[in-house]
Amino acid sequence: MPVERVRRRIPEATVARLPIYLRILGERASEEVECISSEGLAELAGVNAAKVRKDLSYLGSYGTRGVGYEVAFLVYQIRRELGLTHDWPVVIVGAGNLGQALAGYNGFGERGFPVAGIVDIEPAKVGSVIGGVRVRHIDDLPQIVQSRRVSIGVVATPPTSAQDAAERLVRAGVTSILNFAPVVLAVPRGISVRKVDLAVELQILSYYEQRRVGVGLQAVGSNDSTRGASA
Amino acid sequence: MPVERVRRRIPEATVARLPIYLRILGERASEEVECISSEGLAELAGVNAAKVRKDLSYLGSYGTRGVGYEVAFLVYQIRRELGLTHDWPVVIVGAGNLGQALAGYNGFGERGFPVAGIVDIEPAKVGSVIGGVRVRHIDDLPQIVQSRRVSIGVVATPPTSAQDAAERLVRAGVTSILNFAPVVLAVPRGISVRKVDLAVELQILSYYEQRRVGVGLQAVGSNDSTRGASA
DNA sequence: CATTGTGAAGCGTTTCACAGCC
DNA sequence: GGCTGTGAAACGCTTCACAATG
Repeated sequence: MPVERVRRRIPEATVARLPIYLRILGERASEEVECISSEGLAELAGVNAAKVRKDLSYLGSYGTRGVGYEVAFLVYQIRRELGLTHDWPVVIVGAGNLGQALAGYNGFGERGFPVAGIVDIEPAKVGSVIGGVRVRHIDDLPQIVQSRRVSIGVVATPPTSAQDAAERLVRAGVTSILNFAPVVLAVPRGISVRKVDLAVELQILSYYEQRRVGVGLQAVGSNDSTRGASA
Repeated sequence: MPVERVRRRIPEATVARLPIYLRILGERASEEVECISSEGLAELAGVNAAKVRKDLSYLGSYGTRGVGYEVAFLVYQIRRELGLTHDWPVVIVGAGNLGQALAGYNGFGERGFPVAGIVDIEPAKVGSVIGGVRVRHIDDLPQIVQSRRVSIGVVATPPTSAQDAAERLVRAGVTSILNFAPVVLAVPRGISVRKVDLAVELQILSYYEQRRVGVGLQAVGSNDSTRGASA
């Protein structure tokens, strides 16, 4: 009889780093590297080795003491933990500048997030083809979400339409949203939202840039990916 | 004689939220609202009121007990703290899909980050005009950075060129980088880097999406902007 | 008397340091 | 001997709770 799989709770901070490790491990794997130490992975990920070990320990004890981690196996485990064993089709709302760039960005599909559809409220935008996907009207959203079993939506509308876009996505059955509009979305409990706000990122840089005058600082914010060397 | 301004150290987490408050306050101001309570601001920002108060307290004691905060004054203080009293011209490296979308995105300039230039290594891309800016060759980077006093660079290249782009930016004199390439950049100490990685965001959503099966969860990751109501 | 400003408690994350193991 | 896995300490952020106050 199969052992009951106990779903470990993984800290948010760790969840946010697993994709980084995964990408690096994938690169290593394609260079035929079979084994990697926490130190090696940490170096490439721009974090410290203890953090890597603690992060990976939440997945289970998959390393070998005195040796390191088997790359291929770790890739498999991280993918499984992140739910990347199957594709997650996404639907993009907003076929403006950004929506088009996102739809045309192959990295999406390559990483397991094929664009199932892109919609816009503007009839003039409907019909054109971007990255192999035809722009459809936003009223078709429920149909796209249901037929393609989409659970992740991307909001790439102007700020004034973002809340409406989010509500339409939720009504259509989407349960996770990636929001590019500079707006705080109000969504029902149980819906996951992550946001990417370019202006916010620049303003954070501005803060550290401003402080720079006088004495240099070393690193910058949560988002940290700073590291010595180079240039 | 002027009092020596003591530069308070503001926690990173707070710095990351100030831009959100700023945007909301700006919206309120344009709706002629003159005063706002921590509760009101918290509601709109999707955080709790104690957090707003603590965040704002790092700027100084600018509220009025029993009343709230004067919107215009708070806008001024946050802008000053974030170094947004003047523009920060940015230079974009990479005139592909994303670079073009960024250059064509007016929100940049509107928020005080005018695009001083966009460069590409590909001679074929040089010369075309995007968002009113002509694409120039990457060799012109030092000249653009110096003449326009650029201190923030945006990396919008394919992953394989991102490290090179970062090094060129640093050599040209840029001290802050916003990185859109799915790569951990190695930069010298003292250079600020923030990254925006779409695939990572989607993979994080995938994790919570996967866990959803069975029992619903409420919120999602660091990036939190989840809130009750609507739909 | 509503609302700010803030010590102090609570909590999640990072880092240390070393026992455990190959 | 080298590297993992992990308790425990250190740290930073969030939240509480209430005194201070216009």
